[in-house]
Amino acid sequence: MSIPEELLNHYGLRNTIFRKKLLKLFQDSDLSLTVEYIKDKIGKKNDKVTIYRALNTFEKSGLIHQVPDRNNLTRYALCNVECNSSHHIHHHAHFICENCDNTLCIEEIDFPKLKKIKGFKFKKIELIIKGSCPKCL
Amino acid sequence: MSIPEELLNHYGLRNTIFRKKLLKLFQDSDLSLTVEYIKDKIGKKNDKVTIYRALNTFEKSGLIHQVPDRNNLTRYALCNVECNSSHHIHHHAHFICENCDNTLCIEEIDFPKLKKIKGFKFKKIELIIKGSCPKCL
DNA sequence: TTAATTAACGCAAATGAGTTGCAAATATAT
DNA sequence: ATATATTTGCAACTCATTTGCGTTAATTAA
Repeated sequence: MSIPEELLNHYGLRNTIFRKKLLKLFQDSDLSLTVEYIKDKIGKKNDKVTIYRALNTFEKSGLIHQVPDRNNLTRYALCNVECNSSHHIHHHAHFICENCDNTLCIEEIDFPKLKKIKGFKFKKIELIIKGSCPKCL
Repeated sequence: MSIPEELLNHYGLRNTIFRKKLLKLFQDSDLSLTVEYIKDKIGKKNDKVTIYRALNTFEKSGLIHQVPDRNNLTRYALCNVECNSSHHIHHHAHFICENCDNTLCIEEIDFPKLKKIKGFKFKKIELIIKGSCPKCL
C-alpha cells in the first residue's frame, strides 16, 4: 500500500494536509469508516463539510467506495489497489456485524454465478452478508 | 392476493381507511415504493408522519420489507404471502435499475451457497443486482 | 522564487428525510 | 352505545448531508 501522498498523486488529486490525514485514517483501519468516526479522529480543526467533500472526491476518483450500513447510514472503505472506478463496484461483498455494527469488505468470497433473467441486464452485483464478526463471537 | 381489509385483519392490524389505501398502493404496483411516491399518490389529506408510521408498522408485522435504493434512500415492497417476520429478510435478491431507478424483488434467483469464512457467522444474505430493467432496455 | 491561477477549506445557513409529543379522531371491545 | 386502546394530524424537532461564499492553500506559469 502506497503512502497517502503517492496515492493522491496517482489519482490526480491535490495533495493537501487534510487529505493526507484522511487517507491515512483509512489505511490505519481495515474497517469501513463512518463520518462520525472520521470527525472524532481528525479533530475539530477540520470542518465536517470538508470531510464530506473529500469523501465525495475520493469516491469519484475510485479511491474509496460506499459501503452499506445496518441503518442506512453511509460508510466508506478503501478500495484495494486493483480497484478502479470502472470496475470496483462490480463485485463487492460486504459483511455487516449485527452486534458491533462494523462493516467490512470481504475478499474471500467466491462470487456466485447468477443465471440470466430474460429482459434484464445485470451489470453489478453486490452481496451483503449480515451476522457476527470474529470479535463479537 | 387478498384484499387490503383481509390482509390487515390477517396481520392483526387495525383496519383504517388510510392503511387500506396504502396497502392498495402496494398491490397496484409490482415495484418498490418510495415515501415520495406514496405521498404523491395518497394525496395531501394524509400527513407524511402517518405514512412513516404506517410503513414502520407494516414492516414490523412482516407485511412489507425495506429495499435498498440507489442512493441510500428507503424503499418498501410488499412481501409475498409466504414471507413472515422471522424469515423474510434472510434471502432477498433485489434488482435496481440504474436507468429508471426502480427497484424490485427478484424471485427467480438461485441463492448462492457461500463457503464459510473462519471466525464469521453468517445469518442473512442479501443480493443486490444493478443494471437495466426490461422497460429501459 | 515569486506572482497568477485554480482548487480546497471553513463558516454559516439551508435542505430534506425521518422522528417525537400531544391533542383530536377513529377503531375495536365490553 | 360507551369505554378503552390505537391511529391520525399538526407543529416542531433532530440529524445527516449540501450549498454559497469569502478566505486560504496548492499548483502553474512567468
